[in-house]
Amino acid sequence: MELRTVRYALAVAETLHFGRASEELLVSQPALSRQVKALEREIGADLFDRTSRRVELTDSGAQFMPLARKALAMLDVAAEQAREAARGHLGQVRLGFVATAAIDVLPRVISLHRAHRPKVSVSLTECGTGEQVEALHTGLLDVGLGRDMPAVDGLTVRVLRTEAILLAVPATHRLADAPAASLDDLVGEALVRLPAGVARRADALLSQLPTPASLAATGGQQAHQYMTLLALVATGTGLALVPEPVVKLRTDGVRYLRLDHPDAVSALTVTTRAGDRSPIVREFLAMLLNSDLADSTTAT
Amino acid sequence: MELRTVRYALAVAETLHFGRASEELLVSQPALSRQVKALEREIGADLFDRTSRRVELTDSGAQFMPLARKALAMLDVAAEQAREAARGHLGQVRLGFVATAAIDVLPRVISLHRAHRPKVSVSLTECGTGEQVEALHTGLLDVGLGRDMPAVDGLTVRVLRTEAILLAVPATHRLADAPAASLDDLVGEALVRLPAGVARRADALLSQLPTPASLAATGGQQAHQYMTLLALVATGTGLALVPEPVVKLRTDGVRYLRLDHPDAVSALTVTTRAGDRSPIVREFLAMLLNSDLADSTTAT
DNA sequence: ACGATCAATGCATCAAATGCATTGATCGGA
DNA sequence: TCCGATCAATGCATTTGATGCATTGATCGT
Repeated sequence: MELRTVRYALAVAETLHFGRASEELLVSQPALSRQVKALEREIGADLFDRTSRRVELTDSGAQFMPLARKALAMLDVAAEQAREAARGHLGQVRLGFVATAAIDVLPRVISLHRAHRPKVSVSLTECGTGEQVEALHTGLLDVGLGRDMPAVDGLTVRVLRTEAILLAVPATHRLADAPAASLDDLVGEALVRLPAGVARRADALLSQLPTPASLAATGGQQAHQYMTLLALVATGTGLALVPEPVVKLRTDGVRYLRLDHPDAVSALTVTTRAGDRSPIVREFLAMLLNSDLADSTTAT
Repeated sequence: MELRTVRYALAVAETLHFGRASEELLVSQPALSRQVKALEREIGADLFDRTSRRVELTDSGAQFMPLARKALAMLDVAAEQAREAARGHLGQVRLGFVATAAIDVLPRVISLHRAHRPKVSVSLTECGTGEQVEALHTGLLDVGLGRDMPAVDGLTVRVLRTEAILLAVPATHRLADAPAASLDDLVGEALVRLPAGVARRADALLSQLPTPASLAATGGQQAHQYMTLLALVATGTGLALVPEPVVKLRTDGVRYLRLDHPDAVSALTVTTRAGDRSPIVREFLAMLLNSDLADSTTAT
């Protein structure tokens, strides 16, 4: 079965007149007659009851035409959606994000996106920065919103914005009312930390302490979420290094101090596959990096 | 857009390999490549992202393929339904019927039909025998179940069965307990009747009375439904001539007598368009006339 | 009975899809 | 880094099949 013949049959079904239908189709009447007959033979049922005087639909034709019309319309829709997808206006982006992005940036990203590309759906998966690497490679994710994503082969990393790393201290701590702190202030202090490798920049900062051993006493203190970490800080279990947006999570019993150190910054990174030509992803990326969420400096 | 090219694209989408897809399609690989490219150009969007090393769907392709698959499936269904309709197994019959058929025959017809051709729906319209003629001609009905349908040009009338015309009398009437009655018994009696032309055989019977004037006194007594007619009989307003199935409607206060007269019969007729080649209608008709509803004598 | 209308058919023509041979590009292995 | 293998794209000759023109055949109205 070919579309041309189906179109021919539909035209005849509408005019019930081979001559007029052939004019609309810009073919000759004999060509039309032959093609319609060929279609009927292929289907195995007559679609039209025709004398030289009148043409009408058979029961078969009455069953066939509505579905055929729908099928043609569906193909048009398919083509139209393909075009929309090519412009990045229709489809899906699978976005992985770290928990600290969920606090502040993610809701704004989603709302911006919905307004901008309502027909592109975003599937959201919380996903640590490290996990994003694999998920991007295997194709489970299209975009990773992470923190301090290192350069990885096959991936393109862009910095969306940089955020300060703050020192969270109990409200009762001697530093609680200081305007800022330095790394040296941490010596001898108990610290609560996330598992190694999750908060890379904080780990890096701590490794710059004069004596790593100064933290040994608290090596066992860990939490998996910032919520827990802050709770531990509030109870006086120790201090913690946290990225800026965490401030919005909880304040009771916790004070946040600026850290006077050039490395006390964390970059919110947007990662994609290097070879990804998907217009949807590119559009999404462009929107992100041009939004007011982004720093003015958007280098790799 | 042609179906062949769409099929080609779908095959490539499934194998993600032009070479293998071309084998499945029984065409050469260059032919396949060219047709797919032509389709992409026509749609206005690339469906595949291909290097000489790997083929994958673009966003456009991912949008296009599912719909295209559905459209093809829909055309297959359309063809299958056309075939089923051609065998009379799928579609619709529009059936008009007189009220007296609804009492007894119609429910049995419907239930027989549902068991026999579950995918053929029956649209039901109550419709006097006279009205059926026009409705059949204009194509509003396919089959008319009427009473004593006369021969009409362009219509085929078949007798489904013959039923007796009975005399309904009040239970208190002098004839109430008689085994039968004759036309002569009606002389001088009050009669209640349906509007002229509705019950043709009853009218014809009455016109055979020795003196038509003998009924003049009740000329104004009419009812539009047999239900009402029987109610009037029960109240003693008069006698009535009714076809056999009416007996099932109501018995309280009414007795039914056999009429000793050769014309005291009414034929339940099945009428169709003489030129109707619809297999659905023919199947329906065949089922009707071969069912146990039909008399053994089924002449025109 | 005749003329008009309209779908079907015969035959030559033309367009488009195909196949074969080849090129060009990418990737893996030495 | 180079070579060979793999695979899609391209050039060209060929074939398939859809088309147009002229005509026939059938039906309806006058």
